Parts: sequence; C-alpha cells; structure tokens
Amino acid sequence: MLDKTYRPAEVEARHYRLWEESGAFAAGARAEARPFTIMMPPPNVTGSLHMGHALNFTLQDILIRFYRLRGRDALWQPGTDHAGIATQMVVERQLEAMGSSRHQLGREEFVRRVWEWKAESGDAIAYQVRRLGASADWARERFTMDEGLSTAVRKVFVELYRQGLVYRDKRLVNWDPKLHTAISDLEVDQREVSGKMWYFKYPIEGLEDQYITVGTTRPETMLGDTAVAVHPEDERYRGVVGKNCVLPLVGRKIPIVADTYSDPEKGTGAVKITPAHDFNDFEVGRRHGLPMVNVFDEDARLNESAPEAYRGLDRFEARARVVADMDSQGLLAKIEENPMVVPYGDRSGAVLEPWLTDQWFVDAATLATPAIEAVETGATRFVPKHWESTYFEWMRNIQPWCISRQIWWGHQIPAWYGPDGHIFVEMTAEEAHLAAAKHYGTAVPLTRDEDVLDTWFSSALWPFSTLGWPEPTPELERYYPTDVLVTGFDIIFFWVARMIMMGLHFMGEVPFRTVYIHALVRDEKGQKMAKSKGNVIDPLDLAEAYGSDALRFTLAAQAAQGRDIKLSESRVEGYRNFATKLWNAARFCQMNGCAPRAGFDPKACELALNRWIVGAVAEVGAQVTAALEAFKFNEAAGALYHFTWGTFCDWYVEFTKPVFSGPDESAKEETRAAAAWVLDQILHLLHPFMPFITEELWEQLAPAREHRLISAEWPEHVPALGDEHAAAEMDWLVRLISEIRAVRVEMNVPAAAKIPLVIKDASPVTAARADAHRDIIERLARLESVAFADEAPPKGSVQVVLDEATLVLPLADVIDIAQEQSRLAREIDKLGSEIARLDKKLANADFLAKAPAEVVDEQRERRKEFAETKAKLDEALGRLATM
RNA sequence: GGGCGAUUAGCUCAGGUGGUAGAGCGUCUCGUUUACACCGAGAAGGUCGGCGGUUCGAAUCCGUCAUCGCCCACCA
Repeated sequence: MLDKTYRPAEVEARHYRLWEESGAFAAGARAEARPFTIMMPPPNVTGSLHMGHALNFTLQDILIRFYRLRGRDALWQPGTDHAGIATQMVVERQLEAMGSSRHQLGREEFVRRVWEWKAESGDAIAYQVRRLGASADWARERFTMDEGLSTAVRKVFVELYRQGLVYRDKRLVNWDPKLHTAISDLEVDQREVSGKMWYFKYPIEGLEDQYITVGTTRPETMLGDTAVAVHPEDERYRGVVGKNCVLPLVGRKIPIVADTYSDPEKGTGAVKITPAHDFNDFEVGRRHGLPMVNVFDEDARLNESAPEAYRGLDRFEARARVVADMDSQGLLAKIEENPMVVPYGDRSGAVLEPWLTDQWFVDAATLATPAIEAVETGATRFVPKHWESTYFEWMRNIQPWCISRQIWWGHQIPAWYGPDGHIFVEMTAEEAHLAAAKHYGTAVPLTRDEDVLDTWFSSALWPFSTLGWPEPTPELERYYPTDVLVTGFDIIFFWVARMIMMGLHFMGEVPFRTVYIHALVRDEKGQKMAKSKGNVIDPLDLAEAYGSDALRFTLAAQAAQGRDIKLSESRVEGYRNFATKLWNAARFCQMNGCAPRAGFDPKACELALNRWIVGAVAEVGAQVTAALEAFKFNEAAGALYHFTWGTFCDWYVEFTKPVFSGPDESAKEETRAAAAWVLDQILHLLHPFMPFITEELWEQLAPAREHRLISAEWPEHVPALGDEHAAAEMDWLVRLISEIRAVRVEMNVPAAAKIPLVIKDASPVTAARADAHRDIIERLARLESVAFADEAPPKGSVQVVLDEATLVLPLADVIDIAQEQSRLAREIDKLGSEIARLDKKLANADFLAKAPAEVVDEQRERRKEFAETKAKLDEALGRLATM
C-alpha cells in the first residue's frame, strides 16, 4: 500500500541511481531508431548550479525523456567548460588568500593546481545536475580541455590559420589592466557613469596667442596625442588645417588634420587624436599615417613615453595631474559635467583600456556569411523566432574576434616563433620544429606563443568535438547535426553564433536544426538573481524542500516563450501539492484494485463514464504531444495539470465511487481496468516533467513489470479515440452536479444532509437524456441524493426541491438553450456582417459600374439568401428565449 | 542613436490565425462523506496602460502616446 504522502527525498536518489546504473541514459542502444540529440550547454567548472541552469537542464531533460519515450535513440551529451578567465581567477584568489600567487608558482605548477581544483568542482556541478533528474549520457561526459577536445581545438586553429581566417595582428584591443589580458568585444560591459568633459587649449605653432580648443573625457591620454582633427568643411578652422600645434606638457608638435570623423556639432568641433588609446582615433591615425604613441604599460600606468613627471602614475592619478598642470598653465578652458559610457571588464570589473598589442584574431566576417544564410534559409531556426533578428543584427555587423588571452588556464595557442620572429602554426611542437628546419634549412630553437585561446573558441566546437572530431567517428556520423540546442539568450553571440560558424565551416552542416531560447530566471520581484543582492534562490534548496519534480514542473509551467520567469516559492509549493494529489489518486486506485490489466482495450469500454475518460485522455495526450513538439512547455504542463487534477481527480475518481460501492460486478471490473489504464497514461505523459514520482508509482502500482517507466513507450493518442456521445453525457452530468452544489451552498444545506432532489422534466430532449443517464444518475444518487419525480413538470424547466423549498433552476435543457442561444447569436452576427459587407458592395457605384451584370446579380442573390437565413435564425432565437 | 520585448484579478503570470476574459497563490464563506487538509465545495475581485483607427464585433490587427525592462553602438 502506498504511504499517505509522497516523500520525494527518499525516492529520488534511488531512482536516479537505478536509471543510471541500468544504462537508461545511454545513447546507442536503439541502433535502428532515429537519433535525437541535444548538446548540453557545458556549465563552467567554477560554478555552482543556479536557477538558470535548473531551467535549462529541466527543459532539455523534458525533451530528451519525451523523445526517448517516443522510441528515438536519444543522446544528451553532457560536459563542462574550462571557463578560462573565470576559473583562473578563482584559483588565483585562493592562492592570494594563502599569501601566494601564480607567478610564485610558475605556469606549470599553477596549471596543475587548477586541474586539481577542477576535479573537485567539476564533480560538484555534475552531482547538482543529476540531482535535478537530468538523464544525460554521463558515460560520454566531456570537458573542453580533454585530450580529444584539445586536439580538435588545435586542428581548427591550424586549419583556420592556413586558410587565412586566423591571423596575428597589432591592433587596439580591450585590455584588462587588472587581469593583464586582452578580451573580446563581447566581454566588455559598457556602463553609464557620470563624468566630466575637460576643454584644453592647444597653442598653434607660429600663431602667437592662438589656440585650438579640444574637448576630452580622458585628459591623461593627451600625453599620447599625435594630432588634432577638424572637419574638412568647418569654416572656423579652415585657416589652421595643415599647421601644427604644440602639445602642452609634452612639447611635441602635432598636425591639425582634416577628417570627417570630427563632428562640427560636437564640442568645439576640434578633437584630439590619440591613436594608441582610442578606437576611433586609431582609425583616424591610420588614415593620416599618424604615429601611435602608447603612453600606458600593462597596468595602465604611465610609461616612459610620457614625460618624466608622469611616469609610473596610475591613469587616474595622471588625469588629476594633467588637469592641474594644464590649469596652472592657463590652458584649461572649462570643465563640464558629462554623463559618459565607460567600458568595464565583465569578469574583473576593472575599467578597460584600449591598448595596442599583438593578438590573434578570427576573421569572423567571413565565417559569418554562411552562418547568416543558414538561418535565413531555415537550416537552423530559432524558437521563438524573434531572436533571429537579434542574431542577424549582430552577425551582419560582426567584428574580428580577438581570441588570444594572456592567461595560463586554457588551450595554449599552437604557434611557435623562429629566431627572426617567423611564425610556425602546427599541431605539435615536433611538427613546428620540422617545419622550422625546412624553412631555415637547419634545426633552430623555437619559442612557443605564451597565450591561450578564448574559452569560447573551444566551446564553439562543442557539437562536433564531443563526438570525436577530427576523427571520423560513428558518433559523428550518427548524431551530427544535432536536433535542438536549448539555451538562454545571453549567450546567443558568445556561443550559439560561433557554433553555427564553426559547425558550417568544419562539418559543412549546421550544428543544430533548432535553437530554443528560453527566458532568464529572476526572483519574484523581477530582479536578476545575483550573489551581491542576496536574492539567489538555490535550486537544490527548493528541490530538497519540495522535490525535484515540483521544481521541474514549476520551471516548465512558467517557460512561456518570450518572457522572463519570476520564480516564487509558492508556485513550487503548489506543484508539490500537485504531486501529492497525483500520489493520492494513485493510492485510491490501488485501494480499489485498479491494477493495470494486460490486454485492456480502452475502446471496448461500455460505461459512459469510462468511454468519456478514455476520450479525455486521448485529447490531453494529443495536446501534450503537440505542445512538446512545438516547445510549448507551459502548455503541455498546464494541460497535464488540469487534466490530472481537474478532470481525473475531481470528476472521474468521484464518479467511480458509486460504481465501486454498487452491485454491478461487470461495471466494477471495467472501471477498475479503465481507472488503472488512465492512471498509467497519466504517468507516461507526466514522466518527462516529473520523472521521479511517476517512476515510483509505476513501480509500486505494478511491481512485476519488466521495464521501467523511463524506457516505456510514449502513448501516441489520437483524439478520435474519444466518444462524442459519452463526452456530451458526462458534460451534462458535470453541469448538473455543479448546479446542485451551487444550490446546496446557496440554500445552506449541510453536506451530510440528504437532498431530495427532484428533477421534473417533460422536455423530450431532457427526458431522453435523463433516461439514458438513469443508471449513472441513480448511482450518483448515493453521492448527491438525486431522485426522479414521476409527475410532469412545467414545460422546459427543471425543478429542484430541497426540503420544502422549490427552486426553478437553469439545468440541462436550460443549459442547452443557453448554449444554443449563444451559438445562434454568433451565427446571426456572422450573417449580419456578411450582409453588411454585401450591402456596402452593392451600394458602391464604382462596383456596379465595373462589375459584369451576372456578378452583381450573384451578389444580390447571396444577399437575399443571407438575409433569409438571418431571419430564420432570429426567429429561432426568439423561440428559444421564450421557452 | 539603433533594435527587441513588456504593460491582463491584490501578487506571479497564461491567453496561434479577432467572437460572452483564465490559472496558481492570496482573501472570504462552508465542509473532518474511508485517495488526498500538501484536501473538497463555493464566493468576491478585471473599463485587458492611455487615446485614436480598421471591423457587425478588438486583450487580440494598425497608428500614436506613456511607463518599464533588455540588447547593441565609436561619439570627443
């Protein structure tokens, strides 16, 4: 016998273990089946599971379990990401706490420490993912720095280099002065801050007491100015273009150049040009062949290119000093308050510095072309569709991707430098030496590039590197391209776009057919969850308190497309209650001997009650299937919730009670079998959402079954299984009982009291119907105290006699009449609109003049027909109203 | 400056292709009939952000305004 309440904690661990040990998660067992593949977005090894992960993994698991039940060879490829900078920072912080640093340890030892830390942390996150019930193929778990995946990374780098799509270049990059590494544009966090605009006067050479005034938000960079630019058509400066000015504090002569970059409307119309420290100025510098004076070192302190007095100063100290010095020389024209946007590193939080360095880049624009096309043609589609415009927007304006990072944790770039700086890009050091020997005619010492690759470089290969590429493995052949990618919109650029580019380039096919973009999970006030705000809800806490099933169901039920999820605990509690409800319904079935019957044929049921529920199951089954195919998780969850609670528990189970306590043995037996069948169907349909409780019930209700629910077969329901007649009967009954209940409440009749309900009804429709229902209503009588009166009632009405009071209620026929009325009213509306339209047309002189006579006649004829029909319906409506 | 999205019951949210507004939680009333009080039966509560337009009919389509949120962007 089932316990009175379901206790998830005791059940979940056991089933998960049994599933995993029995190989239920493993792909490849169904060699003849069509594969269904999802690549798990690899969580960072640094992280612990947050609510976004919980949503992400839940949705994927629902899909995987759904398609697995449908007989597909389901592969859910799990793994973790090495998360270069993030992970390195974590370990560095630990070292710092121990009074050490990575530089003290040296590269090799430091990397060894990170590996050590990764071993612990990686296990922790994998445990957390399992705790949610994720049925991933753990035997195939990969890590982005595995040997195989590292080979793939080198192979891709080498090939792209040879194709000219990876190159080394000296350009301005976003430099993080705290982490001492370049980062990509995407890792820059632009923040609005209040700042100032300083106006400096630069003396013009050869013109006594004449100045050109420039505005700047970054005074300290003036030490690296190499020009002043004005707009070529700006009359104010026509006379000075071509002259030099003397850069104050430095003494350098710098030209005044004409460039359209300068906007006459902005500031003074003259702008200082610092090619080494500003992305725009860099371009201006290129156009005019200006020298690039880099005045910062890697810490963003002033270097030896700055005048003596400023060397070694931090950039912000230097700012104050420059302003003060300019002021004291009378060259500070004015200061304005100026809100501005400042770039911050998304990891370090430091203010970034555009800095001139040698870095490796990917020619993203070239790779983007086919990737744009793939989405345009629908080879890959986004769900919801509007994310495609976001994708296009970015891809069509894509910039070179800076992929080198000056850190130690990651894939070291496979590039070696000869004594003269010649670059050898090869898979291994041996090959590099061979290539060098060939190049120089003799063996030479090589030095390897110190840098590692952006962490997203390796994750971009995830859909094929995890399947064994570059080896032509059977897995690659079978599971690529994958079916669905489930992820959040925050990494469309970081990850999704790059996977599409790399997949197309190296596999010749898109990596996934569908990208399902889900919402962000926020707290119940709509705030983004963040440790600093203290509003983080740990998904595992909720899973402990309410069960993983309840958490999963909550997430699925709220996963409507296109909106953020505000998670509230009361919602989780509600779905925990739902699990308990299901549990108790199963308990009821068990208590009444409703065990699954082999060979039970739902279509063969005779009782209206059972024919009805069979149809209702078919309907909800078809709904759930369709909703999941369309990624409408909330619709599927909602349909199941309402069917299970609102239909199965509230009505069907209640209706079975009089049957079970009645004398009709064959009715009892049929109902036992049907109830067991319905419950079984519910377990199947609910399993992707609530795998644990359904598996537990499956086991307890019929312990002898040879396979587990996870490996069962999805019931493919056709709505045609339904019995319209039975549905109509039950619908009538449900309405009847609802009315009785309403009356009872209204009359304040105690529930325990017998209600001598008398249905007096002479209407032929209702009489026939009541007759057809006599058996079930009689059974119902035990439940609701319904009895029939013999004498004739007033026409078209229904009387309910409660004790001595008599009510005339809108029951049965009255309900039908109301329905009929609204149906007719709608038809009349439609006809009215048709008539109005035709009238308009026929009143249109233009139409009458141009249309052939027969067309006009036809329209007139139709108008007449419509009008006649409308009159008939009006009359019918009037008749109904008086009944 | 571009782009996207949102505005529906006290709260959190559902509501393809226009046809009498829904759920959960909360509130109130009644209820311990042997599946379930993590329950049952009921009730109250909404001018679907404002204003226009299309239509016989608009939460739904169009325009506009307001408020909020997110993404992208080189503005001295």
